[in-house]
Amino acid sequence: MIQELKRHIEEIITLTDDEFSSISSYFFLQKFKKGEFLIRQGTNVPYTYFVISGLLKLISTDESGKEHILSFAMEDWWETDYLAFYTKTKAKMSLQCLEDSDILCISLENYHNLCSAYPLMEHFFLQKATSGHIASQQRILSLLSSDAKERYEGLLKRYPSLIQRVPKTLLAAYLGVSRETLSRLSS
Amino acid sequence: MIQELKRHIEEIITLTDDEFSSISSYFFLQKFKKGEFLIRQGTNVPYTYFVISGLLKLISTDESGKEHILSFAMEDWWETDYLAFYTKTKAKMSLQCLEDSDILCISLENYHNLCSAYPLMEHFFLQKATSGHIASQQRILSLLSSDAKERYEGLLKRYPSLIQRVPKTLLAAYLGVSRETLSRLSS
DNA sequence: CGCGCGATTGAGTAATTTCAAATCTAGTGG
DNA sequence: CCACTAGATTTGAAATTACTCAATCGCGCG
Repeated sequence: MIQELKRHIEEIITLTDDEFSSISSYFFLQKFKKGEFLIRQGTNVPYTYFVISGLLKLISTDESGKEHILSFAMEDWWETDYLAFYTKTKAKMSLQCLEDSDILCISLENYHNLCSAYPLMEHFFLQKATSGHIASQQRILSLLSSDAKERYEGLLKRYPSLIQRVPKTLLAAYLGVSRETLSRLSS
Repeated sequence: MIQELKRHIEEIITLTDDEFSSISSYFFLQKFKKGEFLIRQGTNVPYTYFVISGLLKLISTDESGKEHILSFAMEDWWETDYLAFYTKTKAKMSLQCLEDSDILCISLENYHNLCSAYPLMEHFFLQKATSGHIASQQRILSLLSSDAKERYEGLLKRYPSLIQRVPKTLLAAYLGVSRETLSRLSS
């Protein structure tokens, strides 16, 4: 199980078995059932999560009760409400399981300690943060420049498995259109 | 001039004068006039830029010739087409001066060397990448959940100086609405 | 004064939303 | 095997919103 993390980290840096076994001790494993919340809007965010298996959605619910999806976190994704996590403030987002999921959790203290103890891990997280930033920028660009149909096609191209795994209502909430509009744009 | 960089870095980490003077040698200063391009869509992106003074826009021009603004880079901002920069591919965006600007430039090689030589700088860049990622996520959320008026008010609140410095046409291109719509929503 | 740029306004058109109803599908229990 | 139900998807129609295109306005500067 924890080997998923090793494989993931070693896509970027190389570690000895001893190093990895020490690194893995900064995390703990937790299993969540479909529908369970890892983070609830308005509460503290003690952990950053790494998805070993399963699927999560990071959402924000607005005043009118409408749910907006910031991201789908699939296998090998890191996710949390980063702002709340790093600043120890209350979550502005919720993180919820769309499938039964195996999740590794790391606290902010352990994250800092891990980075201090293993500069390579700091390097690893820098790469992750950078690629996350790039991905977000691409998403902003697609929201600014593409219509819903193009965004939908782009999403299916990037994550073809998603359409099997989540209802279209959620894809609509990710794309920023109503589910009715999404339904109509196949034509 | 270079002292702006020192002040900026020392908001996050502390450096001796010797360290900083060595670090600063990884950068070089360049002055750009209003209207000049630091990056042109379709070309290589040899540098990441740090804005000492002035104002830049990071834009993507679509097939129909419409310009979308990914960000305004003001004093103390790091900006480049990160994807093209890190992967040594051709820029999908342009970076252009909206005012005469003083800019520090660092190449990818120097960036890597700097991080290797000074782990503290890697830590610094991790913080920057993280906060950039958080900011992008906030922007995505506002595109998904707020209408143009709310986004406009939010932008003015976060960057009150912008309205003095750039024409509203550009604010519209940042918010993702036509300039006519932006003009009408004061009512 | 008149030019040029940016901002505003008007009118018609296109796209999206909302609300409601109908349809479809997978899973359950009889 | 079939009927039933809950959730998901689709469709319809009216209302809203934003867009485009064109014309006008306002202002600073030569």
